[in-house]
Amino acid sequence: MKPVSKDAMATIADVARRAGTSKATVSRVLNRPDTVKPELREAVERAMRELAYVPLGAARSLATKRTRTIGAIVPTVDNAIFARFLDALQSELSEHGMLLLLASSWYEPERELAEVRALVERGVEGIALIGTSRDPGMYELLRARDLPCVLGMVCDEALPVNSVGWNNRLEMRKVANFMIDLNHRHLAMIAGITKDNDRARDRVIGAQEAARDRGLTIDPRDIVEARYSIEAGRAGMAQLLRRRPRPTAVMCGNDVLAVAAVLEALSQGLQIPRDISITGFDDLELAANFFPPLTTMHVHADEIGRNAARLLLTHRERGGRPEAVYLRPDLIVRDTTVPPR
Amino acid sequence: MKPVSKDAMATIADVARRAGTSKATVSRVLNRPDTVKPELREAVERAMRELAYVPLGAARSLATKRTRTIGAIVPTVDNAIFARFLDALQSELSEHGMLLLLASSWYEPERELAEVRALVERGVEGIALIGTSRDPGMYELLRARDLPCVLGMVCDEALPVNSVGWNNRLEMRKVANFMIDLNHRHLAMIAGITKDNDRARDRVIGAQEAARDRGLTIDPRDIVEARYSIEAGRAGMAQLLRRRPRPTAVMCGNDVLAVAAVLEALSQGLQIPRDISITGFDDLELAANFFPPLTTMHVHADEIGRNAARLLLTHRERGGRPEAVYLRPDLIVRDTTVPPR
DNA sequence: TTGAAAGCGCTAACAT
DNA sequence: ATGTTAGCGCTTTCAA
Repeated sequence: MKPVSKDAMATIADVARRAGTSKATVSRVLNRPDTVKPELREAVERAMRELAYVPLGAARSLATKRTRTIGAIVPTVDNAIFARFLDALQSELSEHGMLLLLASSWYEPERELAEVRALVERGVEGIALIGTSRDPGMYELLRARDLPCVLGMVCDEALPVNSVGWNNRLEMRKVANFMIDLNHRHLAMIAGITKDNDRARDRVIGAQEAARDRGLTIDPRDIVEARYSIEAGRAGMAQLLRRRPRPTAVMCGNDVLAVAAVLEALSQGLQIPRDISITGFDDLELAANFFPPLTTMHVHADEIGRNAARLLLTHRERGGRPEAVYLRPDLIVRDTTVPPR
Repeated sequence: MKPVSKDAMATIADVARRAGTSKATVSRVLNRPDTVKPELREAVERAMRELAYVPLGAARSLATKRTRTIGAIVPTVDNAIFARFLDALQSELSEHGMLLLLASSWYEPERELAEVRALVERGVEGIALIGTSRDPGMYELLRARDLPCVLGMVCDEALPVNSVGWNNRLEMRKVANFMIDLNHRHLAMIAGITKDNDRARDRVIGAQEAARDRGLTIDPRDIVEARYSIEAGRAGMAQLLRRRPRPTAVMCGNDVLAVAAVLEALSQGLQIPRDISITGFDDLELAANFFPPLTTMHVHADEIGRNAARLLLTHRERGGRPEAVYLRPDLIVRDTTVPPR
């Protein structure tokens, strides 16, 4: 089979001619094969094969007003939690014959908006985003186009769009309460960068609330922000370790930061959890298998991806009413948390 | 702005009417604004704004025969090295106004083929894949449609399509030679699953070749295969640690496995590198910041992503001749490798 | 610089 | 069960 010049590709008309039938019938064997008499259908299928015919998506979309495409924008693919979300989302969509158009926001709302526009122009039939940090005008834009939207990693009834995840503030309160129940009084935190990141911000607020409710306060100097990288996490931990007195418990914004905190502590000759307790968030595969295994909040990232797909695909049948699906994270207590000495 | 029923969306004709001009002119302000007299153009732009007009991608594609979309299929997004590749690929495409259609193969050639078909039907203008493990018929299929294709993480002039990466066999030889130079004689390996994975297989072969060239052999019992997960890697390491005599050097198929190997060794009370030397492959961010820091092969994953985009976008200008871009990995010697005791 | 009109390849009434 | 035909919304000659 020789390379075919783009504009010489077989069309439905070519197939029809070759099979000695009409375009309509060819279209039928493509879309509802059962409505075509077997022998004719086979003739058409043979013609398709011989011509290496592939229907043109654009023409199909134009005629049906469907693109069978969903868009997703994550802060970055290079974060295991978003990667799992995407894998699940894409798998689920694939099973429904939908394709995934992917973009990254790099934690910048303007960039996210630009990518959303690009996706809308390509006619995506739904959009998956992460969290809530964005201009609310975005929802208006999507509503104006009547586009289903789902936010992952958050859950809030008050949102004008679907959400699937949890309440970061509340879940982080649980983590902090756990530390306090363990008798820790000097709490510290390595948070993600809170600017333009609702999840990171809500986790800080949750920790502070829990502390306050128990008559404690977290010294602002005991809260450092770090990019979600091992390197930044280690630097943040190093900073906390310089504090005097030293915090006895460090709650991290996610597992990457927690792993970094442990590594930094170990490399400074400290023992974990003896010298300091550490928690993560997400429960990446590494957390369970780390040494020592990490106490962390398990979030059901793939469930979230699957639910996001489902919400997008069923949005209209559900009358366009946004749903808030709560997938309760579970605090997994492992070996990085003990009472302070 | 109230939700608009899908079929009530403004078209180019609506805009033309409202601006008191023709569809052709509206199309011009969309595509070559400079060819339209300023006042008319502004009138058109105002009309577009007032109608919240967004051009319909499908109609555009049908008329221009361009979708401005590239497809990519990776084994799984949930592997940091592919995630980085995708982030870079997508960023680069985005800068050229192209969108990324993403799918996963889950290391299954049949699944990859199915996804490629889906992508082709959507009219992608190019496809990025990982490695070479697939039915060569796939290349024929792409050639028949005259679709640019690039393979990431491999580099081979003999391939009928573009490739950007390195030669896994050769690079793994370097790793093995490094171990041998260190005086290790009892080499072992935790490889990725080699079935349907050329990179994993080539790395095993490379290690074996290097050993043979130096008068050594790697006992088959010293080569275990493991999924690219911490858990599987730890199990693989546990198995190697049961061998008597114990290997003094363990080369891992990637960093995930290497980190797992270190964790397993540590959890068994061994010291790394004193008791056993370990190498990884990829140089994930974790490798450099691990404790102890990991000796590994640094691969330029984001360079690969960017180059893949470039190769796809310039394929035709280059006359459709496949290019093999070699991005030499660098062996980064850190603290997990010392001479045997 | 602008407009009229002919497609692009497919689907979906509608008719047979 | 099959065929005819009129669009879908845009771009692109070609004329004016």
